[in-house]
Amino acid sequence: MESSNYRRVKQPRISDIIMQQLEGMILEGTFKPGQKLPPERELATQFEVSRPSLREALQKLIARGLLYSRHGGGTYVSEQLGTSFTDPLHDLLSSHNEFLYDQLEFRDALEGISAYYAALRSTDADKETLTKHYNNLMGVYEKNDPVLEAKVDAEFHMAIAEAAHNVVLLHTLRGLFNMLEKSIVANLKNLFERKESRPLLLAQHKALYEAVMEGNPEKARSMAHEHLVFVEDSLLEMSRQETRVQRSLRRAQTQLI
Amino acid sequence: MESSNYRRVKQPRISDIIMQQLEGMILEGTFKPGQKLPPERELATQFEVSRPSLREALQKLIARGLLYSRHGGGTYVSEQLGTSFTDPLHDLLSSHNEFLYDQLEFRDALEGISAYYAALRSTDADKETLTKHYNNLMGVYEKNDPVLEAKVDAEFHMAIAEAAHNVVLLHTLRGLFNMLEKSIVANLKNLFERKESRPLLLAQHKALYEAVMEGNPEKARSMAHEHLVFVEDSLLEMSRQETRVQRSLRRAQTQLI
DNA sequence: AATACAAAATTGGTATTACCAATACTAAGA
DNA sequence: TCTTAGTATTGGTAATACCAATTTTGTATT
Repeated sequence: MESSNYRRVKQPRISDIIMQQLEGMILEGTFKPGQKLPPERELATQFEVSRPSLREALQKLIARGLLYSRHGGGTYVSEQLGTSFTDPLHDLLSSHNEFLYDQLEFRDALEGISAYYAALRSTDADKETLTKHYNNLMGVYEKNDPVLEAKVDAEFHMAIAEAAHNVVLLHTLRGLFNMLEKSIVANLKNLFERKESRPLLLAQHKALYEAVMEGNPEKARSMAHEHLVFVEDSLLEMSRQETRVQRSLRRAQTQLI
Repeated sequence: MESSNYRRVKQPRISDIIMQQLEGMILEGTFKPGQKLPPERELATQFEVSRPSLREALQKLIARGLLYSRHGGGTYVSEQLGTSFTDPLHDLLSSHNEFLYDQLEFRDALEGISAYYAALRSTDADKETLTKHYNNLMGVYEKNDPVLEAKVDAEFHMAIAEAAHNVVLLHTLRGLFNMLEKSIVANLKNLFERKESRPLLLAQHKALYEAVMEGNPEKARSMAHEHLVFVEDSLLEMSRQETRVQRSLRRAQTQLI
């Protein structure tokens, strides 16, 4: 009776509240892109609402492209939740390799910031998951599986980004990774990872990891920078060689015609 | 491999079909802006679907801003149609003011990088347009037009971003500005720009401008940082006051009941 | 032991029904 | 005529059942 006085102004729809909560969880990383959500019935009981109301919230998010669902399969968070996927420039950039250097430079800057704040703000839980990903990465170095290695490598860097506790930074970096994944870099990286440079990479990752763990922001930033500069240089060098190969191939082909 | 899935039957959700039908009727003029729609129960029988399904469709349209509803009053067609352009992530972040600080912090970092590279790489043409925008800004300081001032201010910062010659950075910063424009900051900024802090802002802009013009990247970065820290602090302080005001208003209202 | 196929469990999609809550409307009383 | 109480309308929420697509599991056959 008295508690009803609490908020007479405007009672929002419960489906909108749920939607906002889910939005927040997605932004914070509780539900990551590509991840499967709990079944509707479970979510409904978890939020203490009816399934129709929960569904209204889900449908809104689906309509806005944040989620998608397969009939008997489950509901998932959209994979490409990077920077605004409806944005034409985004597609453009990932298909135009002439902006590759811009992407790498930008990633360098962002990872520096990311490492800096991660060293400054990471909680014990953050450090735990970071350690997990780090050990994961060290483990894969033994095996000769470049694809898996690239995946684990990316996860390690994203774990640092999560520990930085800035959702805008996190999502931008995630989008950048997706962009880079689509470009030729992905292929080059696979070749590159197996070279004699691997001990160097290992040392760089180690230094970055330790700087974050011991909470040294300046060191973390410079370690990230050092690592990225090395990666960029190597990739760009390979890219140049690649274009050289393609050019010679083109020459050969034109002669065939 | 993914695209082949698209050709499968995959019968669409009934709520999506209804949504499209309603959308069409609105566009076609069967339901005009401001007009009241038939009650949900009636619409449901008319479309020969259940009310939950009909509601899912309505909620999606409400979420997209085409409709709005009053609890016992009915559902109406939105008066101002024509935008319909929605950028998921941006809407998301700009509607969640709890991530405002993340946005500002991120902008701080990006503008620092932007100023750094602008000082390093700006061509004569860049410097010319930058000077134009700078003079523009100085000119508007005289008049008391906060809206125009905010516009010119943003253009000045974007000119620096363009001079940095990194399209990814440029694009991200542009998106960030759009995001911030939508949030409460926009209103606060208008108030804020007319205060006694204006001489300080003027000096900061001047320092930033000069650092870029004389090609001093480190100084440019720190000037940008100094400026942004000041802006952030002021805005957040005003934001806190704003919430304080809202809180007291809520208290006053609850006592009225 | 491995594969293939069918049954069962899981999970999203739809429908029915009932009830609550806020608004609009109507009629009775001052 | 104005106010007010009551009623009807209408959107919001809930509970439940059943259908349909997918995934998992188990069994049988090779």
